Amino acid sequence: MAGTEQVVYVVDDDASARESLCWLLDTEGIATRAFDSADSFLRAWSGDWSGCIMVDIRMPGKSGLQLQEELNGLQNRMPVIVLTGHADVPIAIRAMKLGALDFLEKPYSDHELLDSIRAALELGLEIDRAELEKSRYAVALDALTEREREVMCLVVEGKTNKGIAAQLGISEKTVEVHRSRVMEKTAARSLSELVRMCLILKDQL
Amino acid sequence: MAGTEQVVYVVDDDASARESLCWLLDTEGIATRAFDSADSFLRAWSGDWSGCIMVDIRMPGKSGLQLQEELNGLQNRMPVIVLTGHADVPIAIRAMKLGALDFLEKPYSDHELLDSIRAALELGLEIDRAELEKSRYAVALDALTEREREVMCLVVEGKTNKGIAAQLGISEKTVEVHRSRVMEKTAARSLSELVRMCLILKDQL
DNA sequence: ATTATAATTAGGGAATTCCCTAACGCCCTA
DNA sequence: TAGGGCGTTAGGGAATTCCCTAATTATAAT
Repeated sequence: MAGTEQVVYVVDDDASARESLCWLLDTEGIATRAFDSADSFLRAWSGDWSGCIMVDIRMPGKSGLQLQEELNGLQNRMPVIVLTGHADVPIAIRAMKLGALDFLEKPYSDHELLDSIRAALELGLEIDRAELEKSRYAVALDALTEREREVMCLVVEGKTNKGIAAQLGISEKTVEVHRSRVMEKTAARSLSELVRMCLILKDQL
Repeated sequence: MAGTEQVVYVVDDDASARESLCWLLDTEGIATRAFDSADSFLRAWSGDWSGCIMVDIRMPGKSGLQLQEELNGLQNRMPVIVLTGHADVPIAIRAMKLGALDFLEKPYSDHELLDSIRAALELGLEIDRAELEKSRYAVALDALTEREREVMCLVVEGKTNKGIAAQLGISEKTVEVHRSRVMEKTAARSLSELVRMCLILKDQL
């Protein structure tokens, strides 16, 4: 996860391609980890990895595109760069529509490869930062009881304590208690911070 | 802008291709407007158009990719679908990186074309909705004086009136006045709505 | 059965916000 | 020179929020 070292994950069935790529990245001081198939990568894959993924399209077993599809279903956050020797337009388009950050045809120059990887790692950092913030908030929200969450939502919608009490059929005093618990548990130091928190997590609330 | 009818803008130098495409869309009840070059489209282009853009890559004068680049610089909000007869992978990748929603090679089936266009129009609607909201907020914020905007930002940061007064070196009463003017001018019915407004516009504040 | 957690209500007081009216000085424009 | 918009300050009162303590009930866990 964020804070962990970034790694370039290389998925390619061609050993020489893997090795030359890893060697290039090593000399640039970039950590690498290589896999000879989509499945071996998926078995090792963990949601808290940080970095980017370089994947070849043509591989025995699962193709690079299939790997992309599976990763998309796994909430993978690492940018994917697709590498290929023989590509046609439909495959390239599919790879891009599956969210590939870049698509490089062999032979590619070290320069464009490194440019692409650096961009991917930088993007990965940003994603990690956003994800870290999100998970912090999610943990905080997880500690809330149902009632507290309910009250929080109404507070964030701009309702007043009195209004919330009326809507929930409970006393205003009770609302006050829940509200203060919400602020305490979420560590939000102001209402605006709470609103921000809820907006960021609104899709998974 | 939003509320206006959606139109599919067809940019292609080939008259027969334009006509067949427009005819197909007409029979589907989709409004079209055709241009024979990127330049003629750009001259007519207006920021408040709604719909999507179908653009051929190979054209005399500006290419489809150049058109995409210019549109990106113009804050174009309409999704772009690229059509082409003879594409190679690098061009396809460039088009996708320039933000094309889809990339279709001729000959394409009416079915995939219509699917793509319907997706583009739907996406366009969502973008329009978001843009409408944004512009409403922007207008409201534009009506604020400097001081009011200043106070608003501090309010949104969660500062209390007393804190704001201290920070700005003015009286708490004055802060109250600015604050209420902010709520009045922005038509925000609650603090949380104001926070939401500022978050949506934070990049252009 | 005892403990723990959650939800509820209550009282009181300090701090804050909200809304009203009222006023003064400044700058710019008609 | 007479407005009009802007920033400023002020007083007062109602409403609200915030923070403290305290107690009751229900449900779940040990």
